[in-house]
Amino acid sequence: MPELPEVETVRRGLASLLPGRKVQTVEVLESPRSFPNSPEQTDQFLLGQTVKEVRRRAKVLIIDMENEYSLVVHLKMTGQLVFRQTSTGQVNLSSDFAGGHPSDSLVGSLPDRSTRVRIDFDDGSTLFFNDQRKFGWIKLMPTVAVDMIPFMQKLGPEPLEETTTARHFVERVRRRQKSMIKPVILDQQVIAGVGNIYADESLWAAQIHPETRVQHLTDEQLNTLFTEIVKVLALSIEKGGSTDRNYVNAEGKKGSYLSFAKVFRRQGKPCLRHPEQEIIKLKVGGRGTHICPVCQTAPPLD
DNA sequence: CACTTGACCTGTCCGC
DNA sequence: TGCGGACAGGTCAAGT
Repeated sequence: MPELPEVETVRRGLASLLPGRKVQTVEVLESPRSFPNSPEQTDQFLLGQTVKEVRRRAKVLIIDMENEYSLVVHLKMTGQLVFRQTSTGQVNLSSDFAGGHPSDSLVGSLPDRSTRVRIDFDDGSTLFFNDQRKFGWIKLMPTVAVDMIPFMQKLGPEPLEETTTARHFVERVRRRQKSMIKPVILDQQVIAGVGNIYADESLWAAQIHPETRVQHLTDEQLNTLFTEIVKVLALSIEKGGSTDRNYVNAEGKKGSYLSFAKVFRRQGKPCLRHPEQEIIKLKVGGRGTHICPVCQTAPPLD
């Protein structure tokens, strides 16, 4: 579920909540899928340790501990990391209402039936890992090992890093001349952090049909696409990410980006550039895809 | 190597 | 109301 803006929003929340807290107990309710480490490893390298820092790379969260071990977290489609001040997981009503309407919250009392891991701190607070579909995971490993994970090494550049330029993006996209552009920008080895929502949004903004083969796109079009990817991701972080069904931030609250989306989940609604034209939904590379057929004209067949 | 497809899970929604 | 099938924001392992 969560793409870069959602993971970054969770990271910011956890970064303000976790550092300095000491792990007291860890309970794994879905083993080994959700947390493959053995109880012995957990006891030896996690219990009693204090959180130092919360980082992100692509859609991966990294919780560094003072002992140079880290918890690496991938939320995949439906994962949630929700922090509660009390170990009973009761919603704190005053703080929960502070950010807006009560329905901003999607999770009630924790743990619930999709809780896979709980980490209790010695001050009585708890971090819950909830994941309906069990695709997500948390792995404990030495901090130095995180960057050595094969998929971490293969990740493309961070789109929001100042040092990442359109040239880097174009150079990587051009390795995939025969592919359709949408699956290419979803590939984490090309550019890190783009998922289905922001792929559709940025392709609409750049006025590129998602089935266009890379070889038919000009460098100028790819430059524009990179610019739009950056703008869309940055705007979504500002809005706290997108909540479709499952996504919540570290406080269990929804993001509001979807109400600003131009095409995603807007099939049947007017295109904001061509109000006479409805947004349509198609399938591209097996993924649901939303376009304006006027802005994003059909590409050559090959 | 480039590219596509199916598999991993559970829950929900939609049509019959 | 019940039931089967399609679908869901992400990767991976296999296949061609």
